[in-house]
Amino acid sequence: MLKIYNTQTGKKEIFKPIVDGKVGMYVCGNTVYDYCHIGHARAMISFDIISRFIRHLGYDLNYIRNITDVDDKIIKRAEENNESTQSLTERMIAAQREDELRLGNKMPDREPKATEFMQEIIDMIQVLIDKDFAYQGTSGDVYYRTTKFESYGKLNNRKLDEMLAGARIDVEAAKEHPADFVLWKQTKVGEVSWPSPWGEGRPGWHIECSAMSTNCLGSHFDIHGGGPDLKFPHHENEIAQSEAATGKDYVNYWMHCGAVRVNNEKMSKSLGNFFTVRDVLAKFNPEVIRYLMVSSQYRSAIDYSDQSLHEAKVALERLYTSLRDQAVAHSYTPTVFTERFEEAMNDDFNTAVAVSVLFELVRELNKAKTEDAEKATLLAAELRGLAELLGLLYQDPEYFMQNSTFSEGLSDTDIQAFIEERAQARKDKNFARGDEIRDELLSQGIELLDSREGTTWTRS
RNA sequence: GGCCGGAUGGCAGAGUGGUCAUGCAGCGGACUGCAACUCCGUGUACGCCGGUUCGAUUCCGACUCCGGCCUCCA
Repeated sequence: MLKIYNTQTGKKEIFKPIVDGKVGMYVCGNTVYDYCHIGHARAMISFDIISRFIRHLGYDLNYIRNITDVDDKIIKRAEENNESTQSLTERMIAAQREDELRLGNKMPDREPKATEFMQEIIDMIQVLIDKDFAYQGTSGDVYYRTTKFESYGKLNNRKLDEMLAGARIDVEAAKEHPADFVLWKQTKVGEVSWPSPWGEGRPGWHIECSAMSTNCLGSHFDIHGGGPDLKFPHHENEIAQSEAATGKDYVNYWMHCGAVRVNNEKMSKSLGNFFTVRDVLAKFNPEVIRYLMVSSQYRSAIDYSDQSLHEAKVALERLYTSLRDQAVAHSYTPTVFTERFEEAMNDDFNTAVAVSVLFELVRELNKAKTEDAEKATLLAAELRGLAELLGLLYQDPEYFMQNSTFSEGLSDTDIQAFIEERAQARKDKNFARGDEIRDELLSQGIELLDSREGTTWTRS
């Protein structure tokens, strides 16, 4: 029985889809004006794993993740780069896709773009105006009338009048209430724009998600997810827009992943303390990043550092070591390991516990290697099967061990030459030379492992 | 100021009202030309103060500290 922590209620709740056997999930994707950073990776990987497990439970899942391809930051960046907004967003979408595939994600079923839903966005704004939930201000911009939506603030447990105390909300003369937010924005000459009943302009940030989610999944759907910083105001505003427009409940389960931190501070674009996925992939095998994400529960904050990446690499090597030169059965009967793995995942996708089950399975597998070869092949198959639900252990073990990190220096051929020279030396009982080669390679980050079958190596 | 999280062994990170997380590191042993891998064994861990209880790291309350959101941000 799957339990999901619902941000709105602050509790783990038993998951019950609206329609038996079917699940609709909408996740807020990225604004494509720059390369993905590790925080984006965390969100993308978290919901990828969530989607895998929901499917594993037998649900027919429809996983939608939008792309925000019209926005102030995009316009600004395109100007700086002296390129069109379309050229910028196309490049970034391609880059994001490339990063994500390297990280081992499966793509969502559909990735709607804001620019492809302009009519739906305009229609929804019109409905809000017709229902008196929106108005055109003196500036010409169209605003949402937050005071009209009685439960405004319910996702974040906030009240409109209390929010004013913060006084960080921008007070604009054109708005009736400081918390009112833009639905349709007038554009300046030369900026990308679309015609609308309120003049040439572009949509505000929040409305696109309301329009796309209700069009792709219906006005009421099961799961809506996103990063921790979207809880407010983005998701709060989505609720206000969608429920006012459709008159129905919007989402049953709100899910938010935890932040990625650097030096105990949130990694974010605005703080400028972010690392792009590409930066990290230049140094570490992509699965190392994935392991780092999976080794904590998706809601907890995780600390990003070279040390945490290195620890992830070492842990992953233990898993891969057990699969090295290990035959894998074509099929297997699930054991207690599968049972415990599923139990952990059913408990709000507790990947940290799920991973610990993998390690316990590996210990059993390592023992079976010398005691019961057939059992070992079955356990290896089970290990691969369970790891796949997390998107792990999909690489060839030998390849992973040799490429868990990337660095310049010795090539594979160089290393092979040293290994052959050492094999000859050892054959000649010249252990001194053999050890010399071992030490030399080690100083260059290459660790040798001897076994009856021969010598293998790992980058450390 | 408001709202929401968190504080676990040397580090990372789960979890539980009364036996075990897990990974790394450490220590002892087996294996090994050496080493590594692997296996076996091993650790007076649960921020502070009260309360409930036969018993609390786990439940309740106060406190301290840390983080997130309240402005664009996954």
